[in-house]
Amino acid sequence: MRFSMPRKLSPLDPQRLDNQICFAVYSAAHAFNRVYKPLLDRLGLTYPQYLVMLVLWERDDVPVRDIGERLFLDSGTLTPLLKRLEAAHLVKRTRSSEDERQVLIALTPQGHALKEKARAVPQSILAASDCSVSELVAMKDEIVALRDRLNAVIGE
Amino acid sequence: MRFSMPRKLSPLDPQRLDNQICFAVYSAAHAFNRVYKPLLDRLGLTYPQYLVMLVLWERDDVPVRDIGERLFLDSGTLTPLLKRLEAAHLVKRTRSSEDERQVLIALTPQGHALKEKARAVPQSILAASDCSVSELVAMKDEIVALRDRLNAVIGE
DNA sequence: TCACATTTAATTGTTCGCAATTGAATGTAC
DNA sequence: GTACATTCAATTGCGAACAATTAAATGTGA
Repeated sequence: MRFSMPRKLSPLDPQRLDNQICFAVYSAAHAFNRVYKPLLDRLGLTYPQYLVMLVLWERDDVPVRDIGERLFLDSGTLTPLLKRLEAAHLVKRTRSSEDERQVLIALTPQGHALKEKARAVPQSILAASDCSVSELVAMKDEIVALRDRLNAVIGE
Repeated sequence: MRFSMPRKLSPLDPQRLDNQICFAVYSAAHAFNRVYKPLLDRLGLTYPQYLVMLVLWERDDVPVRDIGERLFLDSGTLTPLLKRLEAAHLVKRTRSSEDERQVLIALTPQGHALKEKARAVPQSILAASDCSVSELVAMKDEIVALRDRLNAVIGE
């Protein structure tokens, strides 16, 4: 009987941290968050709040549910976050008259105005990425495709 | 004087949510987390706890600081997490006798044993990714390179 | 109409993640 | 060898993230 190699030493060990794409994604997400932090501090936003604002700058007066579907977040996350945005006078929460179950989220004038102040953010991120736009777009598309395959599995 | 196109309609608008690689990474990280959840529930671990166990399965009896450097996490995150792993009898926390500032984290026999039970996890993730190993490795390397460039900017 | 299911947000409780601070141990300069 | 700075983990406080539950509004079927 032969001894097997200790798996720990194999560079291809699927249990090694550095071989896991999930950790690459996880740690990259945190790295992005740290780069965004000082930029968003000036706007008075956290990163998840910035994502909500991006959604609303495209179209506002939408129910909480629409924002959640766009960002893959549920009401347990969004309700308190939106209340903080309301406290910051960036959005207004109004219960829909047509369907009293829905709460519609609309931008305030300050909320709209913040879009202009936020325009410099994406280019700062691009600079920090130290990478061509075409490379970033290609990576983004690959990551989105992977995300969508993962989400498809969850729905089973 | 001409009117400019409303930026909102441009598919290349850098302020559009779907054009941002950071959101791709952010949402992919959450998708991974949701795929991992049922697998790790059986092991009694959360995803960040699983990452700590991966580090310790490679080498244990290491200070908290080493785990933090490996995972890009600080003591504010790790201290309570490690206390929960200790409460689950997976690790033991001991203050170093050579340097009383350090707390060394060692696996218990149950902590070591869990590695075998966790061996099926990476292949389940691979299956959910619905992607060839070589493609995943290529993506992982790109994402790690991006993460490291972002982290380099933070240190400035 | 009336029972029942579905939809929608809000709520509660647990766990991350990080900034900022604290306190103890260690290292360094003079 | 005594000030001073540095290192390390722990702590506090706040904002996500999500599971599970609740409550109200709406939809559906008999």
